Amino acid sequence: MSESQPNQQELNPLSSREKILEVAKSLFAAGGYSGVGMRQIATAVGLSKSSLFHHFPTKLDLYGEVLDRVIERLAWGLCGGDPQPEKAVEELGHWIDSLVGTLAEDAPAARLLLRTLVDQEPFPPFEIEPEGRELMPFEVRLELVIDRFRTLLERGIADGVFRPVSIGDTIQTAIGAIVFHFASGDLGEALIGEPIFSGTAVERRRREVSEFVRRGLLA
Amino acid sequence: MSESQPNQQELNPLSSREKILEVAKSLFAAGGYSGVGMRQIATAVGLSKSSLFHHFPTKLDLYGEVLDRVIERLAWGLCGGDPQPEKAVEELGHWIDSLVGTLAEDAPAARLLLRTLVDQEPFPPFEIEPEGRELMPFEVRLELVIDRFRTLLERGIADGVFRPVSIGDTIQTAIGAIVFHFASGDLGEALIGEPIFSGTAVERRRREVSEFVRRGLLA
DNA sequence: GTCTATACGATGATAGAC
DNA sequence: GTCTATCATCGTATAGAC
Repeated sequence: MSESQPNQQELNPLSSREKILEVAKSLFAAGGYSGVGMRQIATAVGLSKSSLFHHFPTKLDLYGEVLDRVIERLAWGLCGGDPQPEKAVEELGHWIDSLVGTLAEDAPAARLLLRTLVDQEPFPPFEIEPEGRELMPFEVRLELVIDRFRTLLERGIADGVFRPVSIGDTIQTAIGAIVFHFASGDLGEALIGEPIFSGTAVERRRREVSEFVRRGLLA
Repeated sequence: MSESQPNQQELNPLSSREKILEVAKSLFAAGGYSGVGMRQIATAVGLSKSSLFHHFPTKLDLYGEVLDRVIERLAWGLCGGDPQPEKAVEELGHWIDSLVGTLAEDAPAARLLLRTLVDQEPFPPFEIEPEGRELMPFEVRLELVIDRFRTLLERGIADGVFRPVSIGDTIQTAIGAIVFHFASGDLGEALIGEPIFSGTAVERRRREVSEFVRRGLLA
């Protein structure tokens, strides 16, 4: 209250910072880190290049924050509640619903996430021995999410409701099965015959991938 | 025979062209199209930048040929034989084995393929209405592969051995489940505890993903 | 906070010698 | 086929006026 502009966000519907982050997210999702220039982002958001550098000192800072917000939102949906000791098969259902829902609400998210997991650039992801290097915030969040999913699988297997699958391979399979679709853009649209982010397509996707993973995992 | 150098390839173990394509494949797989420069490729292959442009007039030509070779190899393994009217569940097994085998033999392939399906750059993939634009060779091959897989699913459903799944969604699920793992690099290694391209990891992957997809699909 | 102007390396690409 | 030299453009980033 003692500051001059404590609640500026409430006046401006979208601050410059927010606008930049939103535009940069879409562009980075489409073109990747090296495929998008600061000039391009500035033009798209209606600012000069230098104004961009005023809000984010380097391109890496901007990209990192874009990424962090996306991962944070995903992690919040997936790990928000306590790990209830309910039946593993139900918790699996909630997991998939949450992941599909979050990815469907934010179109660039899946592409950004897939890039983060696959690309060597700009952050070589998940060094086995991260000695020396400090983990990025989004890497910590990702590890948390993955650990929680691993626990879910282990518990399900121990309880006998899931097959004795390879945990690591199953996590990989699930990530690919769920995330790729929402990152596939025009290919996905060509395959399912309608925009992948339309209401009917999202609802069908949720049903299809839930049932597929459930059957693939059940004992 | 009347030409001066008809079989030059047999003398040189690897022609400059081949060396360039091999090096460019690895670099593009790691950094994407815009993440890798012609100078970088030239240095890595031991040539000058201009010599690169002698073999490939533009960067897009080089990238296109790299991509084409990868997709061709995948398509050859998947569609090489005739579509035998054997039982759909067996054909599905052969499909997955072939895809896993080919991706495992050529480490950069999965990353390149995933980029092709996801990236908007440099080729906006699979326009719904490709009017005006001519399809790239690799796009034609990809369509062929996908059509063949679609037919396999349709036949299996008609015969009652597969559940009545959504064809498009299931293709998406299968692509993601199979391809992502071999494109995940250090993340995958961290998850499964050994290099993803090691013999034991590949064999386990083949078993795991085969069983997962089979169970997900069976009636 | 936003702008113009600037710096400077790297980019894709070309011309021409050997 | 390979090279050096050169080009215009774009890349990220900075300085300073308003």
